[in-house]
Amino acid sequence: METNTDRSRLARPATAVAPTLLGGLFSHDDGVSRVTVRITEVEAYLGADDPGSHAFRGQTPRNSSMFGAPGHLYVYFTYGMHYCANVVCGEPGQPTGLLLRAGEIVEGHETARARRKSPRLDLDLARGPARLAQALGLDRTLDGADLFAGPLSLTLPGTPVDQAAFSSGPRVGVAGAGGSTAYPWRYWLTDDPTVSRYRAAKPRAARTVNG
DNA sequence: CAGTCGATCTGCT
DNA sequence: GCAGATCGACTGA
Repeated sequence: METNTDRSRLARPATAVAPTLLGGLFSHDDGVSRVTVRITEVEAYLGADDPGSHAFRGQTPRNSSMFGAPGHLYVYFTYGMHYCANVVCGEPGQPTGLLLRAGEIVEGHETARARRKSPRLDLDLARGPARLAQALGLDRTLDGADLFAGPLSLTLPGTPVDQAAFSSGPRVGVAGAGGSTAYPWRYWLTDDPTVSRYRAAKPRAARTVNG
């Protein structure tokens, strides 16, 4: 008997789960205060066939939670200073998940503002995957944490958003083939102001080494 | 507003 | 060594 239907809904490839996550609520209670976002933008990553996925080249200590049971969090550290969080999907062993790219803060504005450096607008508090993770206070200590117990909680909408209410397109910041239109695996609530601005993945400019 | 660049962890070559 | 699922500060119009 499945006592948690939301968890079982996640036991599918991330591309199938993505639209059902939009409009859902994700909370982190650190023991002092709770911050909740309404999810407005996600990005799907699949395993073996997805060159844009961290799991494409197999399991490593960093990405191992992606290979675990659905309904858990995968948090990674990147670019030397940012955390990003994924909802692990698929059956155990299938490294598929959804990167939380943007959301609207609906609870804990003051805590979220305090965690973020200098947000000019509340709309920017969780606009972008690293911003969202920072506003929610997510870091590697929460990697692998259950989304349906403990400090985290995930609530999917009772009925998924209407098909006319969301859009999909190429992923952001994924270089090479993984970012092409062959993988239109970014999903967002159409016209939502908290959705992150699209920026095409661009190879970093070659830096002059010695002037 | 568009372009550029630093921060400095992680995994693969 | 190097590039990366990024952000924010800074530059020059």
